[in-house]
Amino acid sequence: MSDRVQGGEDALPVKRIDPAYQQVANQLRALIIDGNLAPGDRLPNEDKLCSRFGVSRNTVREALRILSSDHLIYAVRGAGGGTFVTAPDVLSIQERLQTSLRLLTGSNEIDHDELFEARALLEIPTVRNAARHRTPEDIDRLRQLEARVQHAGNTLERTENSEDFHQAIFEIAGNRVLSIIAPPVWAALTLSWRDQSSPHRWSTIDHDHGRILQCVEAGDEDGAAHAMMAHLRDLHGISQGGDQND
Amino acid sequence: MSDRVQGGEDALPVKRIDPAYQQVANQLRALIIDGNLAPGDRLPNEDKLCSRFGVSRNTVREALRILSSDHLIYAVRGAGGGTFVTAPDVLSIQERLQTSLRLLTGSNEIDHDELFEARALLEIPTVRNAARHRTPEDIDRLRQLEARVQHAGNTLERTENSEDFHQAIFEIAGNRVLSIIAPPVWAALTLSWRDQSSPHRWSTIDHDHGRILQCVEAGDEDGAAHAMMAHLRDLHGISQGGDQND
DNA sequence: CTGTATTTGTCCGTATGTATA
DNA sequence: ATATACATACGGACAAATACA
Repeated sequence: MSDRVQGGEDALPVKRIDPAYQQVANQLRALIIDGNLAPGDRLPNEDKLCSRFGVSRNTVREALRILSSDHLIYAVRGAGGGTFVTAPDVLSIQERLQTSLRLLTGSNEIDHDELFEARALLEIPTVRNAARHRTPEDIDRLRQLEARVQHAGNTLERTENSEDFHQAIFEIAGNRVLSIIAPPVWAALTLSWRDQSSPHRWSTIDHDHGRILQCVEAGDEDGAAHAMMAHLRDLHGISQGGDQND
Repeated sequence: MSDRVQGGEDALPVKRIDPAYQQVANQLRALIIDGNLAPGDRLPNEDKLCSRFGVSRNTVREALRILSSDHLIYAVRGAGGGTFVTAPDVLSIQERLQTSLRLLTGSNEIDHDELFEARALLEIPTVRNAARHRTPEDIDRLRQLEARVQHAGNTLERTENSEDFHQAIFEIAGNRVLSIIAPPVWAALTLSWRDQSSPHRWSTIDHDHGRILQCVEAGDEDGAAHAMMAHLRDLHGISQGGDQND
């Protein structure tokens, strides 16, 4: 997918030569993604990979580093150890997306407004679904998280707990794709907003959380949506969200 | 973020020892993400990194492979070459997100309905914004893309051109965050839907595209939203989208 | 055009740490 | 406790690519 030929004027239909370690990594990656190697499967040990591919141990190891950095494999030392295919895990996916968005904001390829709009777009329909799907247990959980935000000692804790509150709403809404995508957007947003320098007025935020919880508990979709929109504006210092359809 | 201590029962506050190559990679990664090393900057050559970190060249190289797999650096051989910090590029970010979502669908951690809902959530407000922001040039572009879909020779080409049509709508709407996130969701969706086996009825799709274009040109947000919703249902074989608020 | 210096790419051999049997 | 299997780490060497005088 990434190795399409550059469409220049006199582009010959050839691919640029990849280093050996890259080719080894590509082949193994394809095996994993296509399912020929399933999660938990063990790869041949490094010596065998050397002879199979006809490269040195060093080259094989560099290829394995690429795959382990992609969280496709992990290594276990010792007898009976080896290199295994990992089950895909959500946390590492989020971390990588977060890193990417962070770099894009750093180089001004995406800006604050786009991130805010994206967050609102993800979070407002989600809180509607949460208001529709909530169970009494869900409400209990939200109440506990709300309390933890209020009783947190310092700003860092409050921020983390607040993110847990929002994450819980995603989980209640029940869409795991959105649950995965949203937190990296938040993280990039808080980064792009450090020049704002407005110290959080936590009383406002606590009030917002309370109102959101109230609407979700009551099953009031419209109310929850408005409460969430107001909360996001409070969080990110937007006075008028001109483009938002709430 | 990933190196929090596991909260077991008798967990001592210690971190598991990372391999040397991992520590080197972590340090260099932090330097890049925090901006101490900006895109285009050149890292010290491998020998210098060896002496700085006090490890062998092999270890340094494995660390560099990790970072290059994250698309944070790239290597150039020869005199005046070296290892450089890359400018973040959107395509590689999308590819990685796509791989992740693909693996998650493959292991049934996310399902078709969640992907469909996510796509609708991203694409319906987007087409509204496109209907609001469109210029005459935008309409020309959409018309050309629509024609390319219709005149494509085979299914593969039609599919690719159709994705270009949708991508153009995102670009007209003007939110680059959403433009980045949406295509990987599409890709995972088409994968999770291969059992559907319904050969695309392209006439329906052409008709949908035409209606969307018409509404966007007229600036009819509601019409565009409904047309998009109907189109997505046609594409992914959903008869009743119970949870969607269109 | 030719050599020379610089830098990554590749390979080999060996030693060490770690976990299983 | 000993042997075995495996990843990890080291050091040295040469090859290949590129820039520059």
